[in-house]
Amino acid sequence: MISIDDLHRALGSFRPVLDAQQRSAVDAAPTTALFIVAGPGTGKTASLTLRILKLVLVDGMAPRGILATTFTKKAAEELRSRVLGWGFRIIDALKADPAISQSQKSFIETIDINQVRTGTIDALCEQLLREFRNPGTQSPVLVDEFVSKTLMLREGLFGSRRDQDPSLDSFLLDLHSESAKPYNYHVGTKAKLVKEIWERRFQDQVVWSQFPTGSAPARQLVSDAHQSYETALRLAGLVDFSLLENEVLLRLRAGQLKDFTEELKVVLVDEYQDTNLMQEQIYFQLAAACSGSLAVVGDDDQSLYRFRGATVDLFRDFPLRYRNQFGRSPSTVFLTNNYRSSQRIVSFVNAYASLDLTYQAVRVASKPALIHGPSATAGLPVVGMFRNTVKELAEDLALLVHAAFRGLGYSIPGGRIQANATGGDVGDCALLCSSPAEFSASGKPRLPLLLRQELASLTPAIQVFNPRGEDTSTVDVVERLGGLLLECLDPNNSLSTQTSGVSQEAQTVFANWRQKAIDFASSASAPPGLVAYAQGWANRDSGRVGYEWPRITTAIELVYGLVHYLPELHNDPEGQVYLEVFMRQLSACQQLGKFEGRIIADPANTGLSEASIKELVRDFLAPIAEGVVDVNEEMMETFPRDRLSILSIHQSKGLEFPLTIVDVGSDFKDLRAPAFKRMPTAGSASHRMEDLLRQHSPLGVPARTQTDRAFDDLFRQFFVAFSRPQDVLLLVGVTPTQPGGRVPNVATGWDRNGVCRWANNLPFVMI
DNA sequence: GAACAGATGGTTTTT
DNA sequence: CCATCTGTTC
Repeated sequence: MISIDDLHRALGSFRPVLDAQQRSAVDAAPTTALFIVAGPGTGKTASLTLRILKLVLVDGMAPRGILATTFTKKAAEELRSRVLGWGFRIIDALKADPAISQSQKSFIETIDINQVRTGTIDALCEQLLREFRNPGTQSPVLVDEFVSKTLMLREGLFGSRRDQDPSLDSFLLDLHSESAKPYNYHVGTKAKLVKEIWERRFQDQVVWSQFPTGSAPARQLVSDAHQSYETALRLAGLVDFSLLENEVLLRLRAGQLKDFTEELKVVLVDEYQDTNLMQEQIYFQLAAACSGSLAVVGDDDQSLYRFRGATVDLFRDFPLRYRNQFGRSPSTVFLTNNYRSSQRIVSFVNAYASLDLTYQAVRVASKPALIHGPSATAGLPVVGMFRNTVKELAEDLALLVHAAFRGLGYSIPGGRIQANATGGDVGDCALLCSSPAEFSASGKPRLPLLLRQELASLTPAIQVFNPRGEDTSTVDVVERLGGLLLECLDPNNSLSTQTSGVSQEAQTVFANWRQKAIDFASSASAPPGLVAYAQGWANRDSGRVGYEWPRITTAIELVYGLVHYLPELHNDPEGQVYLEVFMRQLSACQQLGKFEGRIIADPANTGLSEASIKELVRDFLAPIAEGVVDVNEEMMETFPRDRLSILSIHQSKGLEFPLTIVDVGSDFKDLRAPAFKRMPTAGSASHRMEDLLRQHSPLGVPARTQTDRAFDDLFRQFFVAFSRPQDVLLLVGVTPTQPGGRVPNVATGWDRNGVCRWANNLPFVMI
């Protein structure tokens, strides 16, 4: 083992050493419980990483006794690569350090940093059930979101035609919208709501027997729907996220994961502000196995996942809750030195956090403000760009980005926005929005689309990177592959139009796909052999005398057969992402259907043959056409350097960009714009859901009103957005929603009492 | 400037 | 379904 000073010296060999606050988190004794409240840019991951390495190198803890979890896959990857990256560099530095003795060096030689367990809590639970399963049992398969949604619809709602029950209908409608407005309320919405109640049952650890069903027929139906859904999952050997975590919690409580817990020495949890009660209980169980060695890191101001059951109170009240469980208090460490942003941005962010008086009550008690780092520059002023229409906004924004990254810079009062001469590119710029979707629900173009078009029209053109916002179904390769699949499976277009449960929207997309595929196959650049291959499939004709077309083939064979003619699907990184969309949905279809992705060609039983095709149309292709299947971001390379990234504020959590553009209101041209996104008049579905279920949970009824919680959530969202930039923060929107404008908006300085605090005291310069 | 008719736009985030 | 906006008419 080495000394703590050796460790910090080794870190100093390749990056700045940690500050005093960070060191107090890192250096604490291994069994100390820690409550680390870390504002944005304060080196949260750095401290966590070095603490892990300290436990291994200084305290001699076995790497596999260390468990570090985070909330998102992205953060988990980030933590893992940091632990490995720093670990190897520190080990190298120590080996080269003459002050380290030979016996210490041979100790270091034995360390395998790779054995530290890192990952999301769901990944950990899945791993635990697989690695430590009871002899003779199968570990359950975690279902994909689409599969669980479809099962809730089919088993939960269509089963016993619960979807048609008027009492269930009105019960769910009350949850769906504030004054029971039926807008956008259909059977899919009902399934979603019933599933949300199901998830909250576990997340909030609801005592279901206390949920009053007897006198309330609608509640009984919800309960029945859950039962049918659960049965369907169990029969197929599947679990969803809630069942998975719950199963692990039950096994921990029953002492059935001893093989794992006996090895466990310390638990570290990142993003703890997004934890729910079930997860807290898992962590407490794990910590109990290692004498309470639990360190949690988070920031109450950055809790964004209430809709997924996150309860920020668990973080805020952690010292108390830990004490009640373990009989001692954790040490609280505040990380307040921001190493990300310029001085002006840090003061803007501080001012924003304290803008609304009522918000202060939900923050961690006596939380200090952020302090800019010792080498932070004053920086450029925060900038606001507001235009009369979204179109004008997109034009001017495109010109700004173009001037900053492809021209001579863009002048603003008090400075100039100019790409960093040493390797800056458009990838240093991101547009953060509440949603990156290119079209509104009613099909109107939104800022992400208009900006993409404006940037493309400039010279040289600038591309955007918006994998979540673009419509998957209109991507060239998706159209070709989708169309070819349809033409091969159902050449006469007779089955796909008759398949029940396929929306009109999907039918339109199908027609378009087919046309694109035909055009492609008949074009001069069509790959040789494609037409013959497709016709062989269409006619179910092997093309060889004496060889019959097999009675059973699989959709996978067909997809791979076609991919051969569309090489971009496996050669090109972006193509691979779209091929994965098809493969993932095909596997969902296999889990859901009777035919499990098989294609029957039986002349004696055309009914069966047709049914096998219809299943593929409904569960494999229609969801892709409807845009229900999202691309998998894990497959994406990191943000391309030469494109402007467009992402949701949620996705931006934990990231930083030299130039950050925050869309504070490109959708809000008048008072009809949705209030829940700018100035809530009531709670939304997740707040109503909390009130419905938490009264039967150990959490109890939330202390604040639904409307207050809706405001709190919005302030947190913009707090996250405003704290992403390193050098320049640019707020954009349409004129009516600028500070003091006609459309009130918490992102432009209104507090929840309807007073715009920025109206006469603009904290940014207008351009 | 009031009164009326017709148009408009409407839940986001994800393991 | 319904609140709000826009345009027209007096």
